[in-house]
Parts: sequence; structure tokens; C-alpha cells
Amino acid sequence: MNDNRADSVKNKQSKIYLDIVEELRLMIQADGLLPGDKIPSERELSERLQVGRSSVREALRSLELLGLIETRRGEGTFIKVFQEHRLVELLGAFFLLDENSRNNLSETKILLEQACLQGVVNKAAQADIEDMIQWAKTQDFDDEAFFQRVFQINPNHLLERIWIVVNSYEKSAGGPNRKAPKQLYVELLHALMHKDSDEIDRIYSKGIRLSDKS
Amino acid sequence: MNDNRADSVKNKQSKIYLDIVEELRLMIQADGLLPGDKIPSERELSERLQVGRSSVREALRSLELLGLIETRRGEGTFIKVFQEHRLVELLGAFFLLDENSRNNLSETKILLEQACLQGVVNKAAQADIEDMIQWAKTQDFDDEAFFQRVFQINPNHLLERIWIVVNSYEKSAGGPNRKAPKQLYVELLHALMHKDSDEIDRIYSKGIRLSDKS
DNA sequence: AGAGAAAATGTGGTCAGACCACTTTACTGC
DNA sequence: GCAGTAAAGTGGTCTGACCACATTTTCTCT
Repeated sequence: MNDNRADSVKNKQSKIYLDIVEELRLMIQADGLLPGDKIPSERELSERLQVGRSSVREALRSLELLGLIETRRGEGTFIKVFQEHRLVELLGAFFLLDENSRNNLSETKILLEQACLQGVVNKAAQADIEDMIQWAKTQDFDDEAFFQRVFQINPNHLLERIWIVVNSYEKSAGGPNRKAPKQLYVELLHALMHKDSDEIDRIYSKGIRLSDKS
Repeated sequence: MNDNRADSVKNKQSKIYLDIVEELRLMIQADGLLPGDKIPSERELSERLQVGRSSVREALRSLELLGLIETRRGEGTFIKVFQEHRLVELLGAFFLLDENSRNNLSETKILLEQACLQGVVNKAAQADIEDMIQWAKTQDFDDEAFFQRVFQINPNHLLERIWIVVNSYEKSAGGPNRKAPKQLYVELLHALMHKDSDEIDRIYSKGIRLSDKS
């Protein structure tokens, strides 16, 4: 058996499908593939990586359940825009989080949101904030939708992605359903526009986060 | 959603492996299985659900990647403690193929560290801090090892997990090699013990994070 | 030549069976 | 009783075969 896979040489330590997940990650990274792009077919991957098609499928199905890729019968497999997937809800359905984890989730989420708000103050485009004020005035939204947008206008999208995960987890764990008066959100946006950090912190901590105590 | 295929009568609407995931969920719930418990073997599931073993494996491998189950060759498949999930790690690995996110690594890391320090002030056991002071005085360590320990004594281990990912990726992305005089770290620990938030922030931001500018 | 139909091709979806590697259990001979 | 070995059970992987669906190519009839 000449397992000539440049990097992992006969690495029986880990399971093949995990290797493939990693290979795919590298491949996507190397080729600069973006959401919507097509990745090689199962058969081609199987041949290229010198593994059975079933192993390739185990890897792809895993990534699909994770929401990272999407497969369309007869067409192919495509990279998916990462968004909130029902998967995380599934997690909640599987196992309940213990009290401690739940608190961690809540705390971490708040922390990310506070950091995001500061980030917006320091680095977001003023125009984005103004747009969001218009949006807030005309649209209906809940707490989640609000912060989703706030994270979008923060240039640090890594933070956004972490928040998405944590937020999903918290929801699936049956976290508190936060919802403050719309007015507060609008005030928060104005404070953001005026770069009034203290006011932002006050509205967020004392106002929006008031109702639920963790 | 008309996701009603429990009966599975020629219902080609959804993929088999997703059905199996759902079946497993119900099975676990019905039998009241807990972490550590063993679930039926692949072959038994295959027969019981009247599906191919490869489909069963696709489902199991997906759940395994999610960290919901654990498989041990020759033994079987077991339900895993939810705490050990690695969703954050996984998603993190794929997030970072996004070029833009890479630039946010340093910023996010600092943010996590600051948050961790505040968390230690508010919630860590005093004894842990004292232990760490002893450790710091007698051992040799670098910046990474120091914060690794700080995160460990912070009760919020979710934060730790996130940091681990961000940190490792920053390293692999060739981030700055931070290293402050040992004395500063010791001072930081003392400030932690005295719960002097301002001092902590000062030492961290102006001292330890002095050299590198982001 | 053009439009529509039919066939070929490509791709994911699923299954069955065959081995392998490893662990647990049962059995056997002393 | 005990050690050593055989058998059974279980996950890990591969191969090959179909099916279902979508796209592309080819063919046929006007």
C-alpha cells in the first residue's frame, strides 16, 4: 500500500473521514473558494485523495450537518454561507446543557455584544450606523435581529461568527428571551453614532440587559 | 415544516442519514440514555431501521464530528458529555478560510484576554490566583502559557475554548510574538488578587500589550 | 437550420458485501 | 483455578452496483 498522500502518510491514528475534513479545509483555503463555489465531486475526491467514496461521504455528510456545505443531487456539493443552521437547535434537542454551561453561554454572549458595540464605536463606518438607524425606525425586529445587524457593521467579522455560534447555542439551551422596548435600541444606535461609550454601556447593561439576570 | 417522515414509507424527501439522526435522538430520549451510555451497534441500527449500514455511519460520523457521540473501535459507540463538544473549534477552523477574519485575530484575542481577566477578578477562586502566583514565581513561562493558565482559573470555560482556537490560529498566521518582562505578569497577578480592575487593565494594555500595535 | 425529443453524462443517495483491526467474551487444556 | 487461545462482536474502510435527478450533448423530424 503506497499511501502517497504528501502530508499524512499512512496516518492510521485518526480516522480517514477526519483527514478528509482537514484536506477539504486546506483545499478550500488554498483555492480560495468562497460560499456558493462548487467543490470537487465525491468520486473525484475519492480518487484524488486515494480513499473510498464512502469515507469521502462521511466527511461531506458531517460538514453538511454542520451547515458548512450544501449538496444538491444531480448537481454537486457547494460551500454554504455560514448562517444560523438548525443544527444547533438539534444539539439542544440532544442534550440539555448543565447550569454551568448555560451561564457561560449567557455571559460570553453579553461579553461579545459589549465588545462588538465598542468595536462599532471605534471602527464602523458612520454611514452604516445611519443606515441601521433608518432600518430600526422602519422595521420590526427582535433582540437577536438587532445584534445580528450590529455585528454585521462591525468590521471584526470573526467576532460576528463567534457570536453566531454562541447565540445559537444559547437559544438551543433555552436561554432567556431578551426583548427590550424598541426605543432603547434606537437610543443605543444614536449613542453609537455619537461615539458615546459610557452611554452605550449604560443603555446596554442597565437597559437592554436589565430584565434578565443571570 | 412537514418534516414528518417517522414512518419512512418511500419518503424520499429527506436524506436517510438525517432521518437516522432524528431516530437516534428519539431513541436516546425514549430510553433515557445518558452520557457514557452505549448506543446500538451500527449493524443493529442498520437492521432495526431497515437502512444500509453506510447510511447509519453517515449519521453517526456526523454526530461524532459534532462531539455528541464517541466511537471506540472494537467496543462501540457511546454518548458523550456535551461539555466536550467541539463545535466552536470546528467552525473556527472553517471560518478562518475567510481572508477578512484573519485580520481580526489579534483584536479578538486581546478582547478575550481582557474579558478573561475581568472574569477572574469577579469569579475566580482566590486560592487559584495564589497558586498561580506561586507558579509564576517558580516556573518559567511565556506569554501564551501565562494566559493559558489564566483562562483555566476563570470559571467560564467556554471563553477558554474560544481563546484556544483564536490563539492557535493567530500563531499559525504568524502573529506577533508577545513577551513582556516576567515582573509584569507577576504584578498582573497581584492586581488580580487585589481585584484592582483599573490596575489590571493598565498593566495589560500598557504593559504586556505594549510592544505590539494592532 | 431550428426546435424539440431522446440519449448520454455527471453527480449525489443508498445499499450490500467483503475485509481489516481491535476489544471483549467464551472456551479449552493444563 | 488460570493462562492461553479461539470466537464473536464492533467500528473502519473499500469496492461495486444501482437509483434519482440535473445538465449537456446528440439525434430526429419538420
